[in-house]
Amino acid sequence: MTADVSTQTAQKPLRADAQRNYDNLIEAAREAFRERGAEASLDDIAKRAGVGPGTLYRHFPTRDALIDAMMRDWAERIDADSQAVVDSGLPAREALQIWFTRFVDNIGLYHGAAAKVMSAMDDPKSPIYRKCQVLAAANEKVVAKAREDGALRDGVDAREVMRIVSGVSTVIDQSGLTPAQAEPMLAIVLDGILLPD
Amino acid sequence: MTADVSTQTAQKPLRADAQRNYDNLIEAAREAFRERGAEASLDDIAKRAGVGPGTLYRHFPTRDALIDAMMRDWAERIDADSQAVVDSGLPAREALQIWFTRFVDNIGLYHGAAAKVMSAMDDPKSPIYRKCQVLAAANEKVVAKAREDGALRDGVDAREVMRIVSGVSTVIDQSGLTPAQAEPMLAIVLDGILLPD
DNA sequence: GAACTATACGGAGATAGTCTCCGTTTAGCA
DNA sequence: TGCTAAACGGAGACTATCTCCGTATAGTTC
Repeated sequence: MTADVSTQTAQKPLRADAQRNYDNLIEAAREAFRERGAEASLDDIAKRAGVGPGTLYRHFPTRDALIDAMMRDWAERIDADSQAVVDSGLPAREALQIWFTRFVDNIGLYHGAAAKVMSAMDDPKSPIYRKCQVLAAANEKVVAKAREDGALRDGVDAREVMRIVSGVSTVIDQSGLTPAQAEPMLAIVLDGILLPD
Repeated sequence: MTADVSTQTAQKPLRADAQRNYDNLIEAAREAFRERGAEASLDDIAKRAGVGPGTLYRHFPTRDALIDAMMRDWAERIDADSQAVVDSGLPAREALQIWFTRFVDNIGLYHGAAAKVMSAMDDPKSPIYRKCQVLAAANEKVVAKAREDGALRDGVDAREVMRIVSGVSTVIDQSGLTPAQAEPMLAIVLDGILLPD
């Protein structure tokens, strides 16, 4: 009766052992990435999951494919967060402020993820590209709302807003700062896109 | 009579062959990083320079040490650029705009450098840390000038400005955009730190 | 210009990570 | 119980990092 969210999505169903290994691999990857960052050894992840490297590479041909799978629920959370903000009816500044903060929090969940997301942003070949599109759509939604409210400066483009907030996320991630320390930078972005007064 | 800028700085002088190899290594590194980005193989750089890997590692114990040496003139250029902007007597917005653009250009000279600079920013152990301090000082100078001109919003901190512009640089570098494409993001930063009107 | 020595060289090889190939195992089915 | 498509796993090829130490030589001294 409980929904098995962490399970591989639809497609042709996997054999029971394959599904088990798939799930174990993702779990092991979560651990490894949390401990060691995005450069964690893939063979080591296989070992943690109790499978051979061959099995890992069959399921996930590249590091990015694994990261992509690991972030399956991530995209859903992003989407939910953006919707919540839009539905909140808060004034533009507060709404955007919350959205940006959530953006940085979410993207900072996995060390090194911010950089991955950024390079995937303009690269349709990357497995993470889809996730970026979800992120872009969510961001677009929130920005559009602010625009409807007449709160945005002329010429502010949602795509650029997304880029710069990703940049802030990367700074946080790479300099080893806490997500809370993004606040002053996000304040600059807010002032930069909102109309004065 | 010509100043040998590219030569190792003072310290105990190197033996002639050592100095030659040192210079060749840096030149080879420039080429390799330009072609292959910051992940270029170090052994390959040694090969290009016509020396063994041992020689490379004796001169530059880590990848960062090599990058640091490669960027020797970089810090000087940064400093010169900031001084030129301060001396130009341009209004704050134009001055900052030029400075930010130069910042992104300079930091984008070597693929992958933006990320390196960012992780070194808060890490005194990194060889690149000093360069970051030069960069920070240069930035501080330009921002301080704008503040004297009464052009800045309250609470704008030079350190945060530097961080966010580094973030923009990283976006450009990692997404494979051209430095010119930083302009919309820099516009946001400008509006975010300057007083309205 | 020969001899000496501190300085520097270079490359073989230890270590470690990525990724593949293919012989072996097993889940699911009849 | 037997069959077969699906999946496993680990040996090993490949590549990159980094070290160790026997060899070579720049610079000096007489």
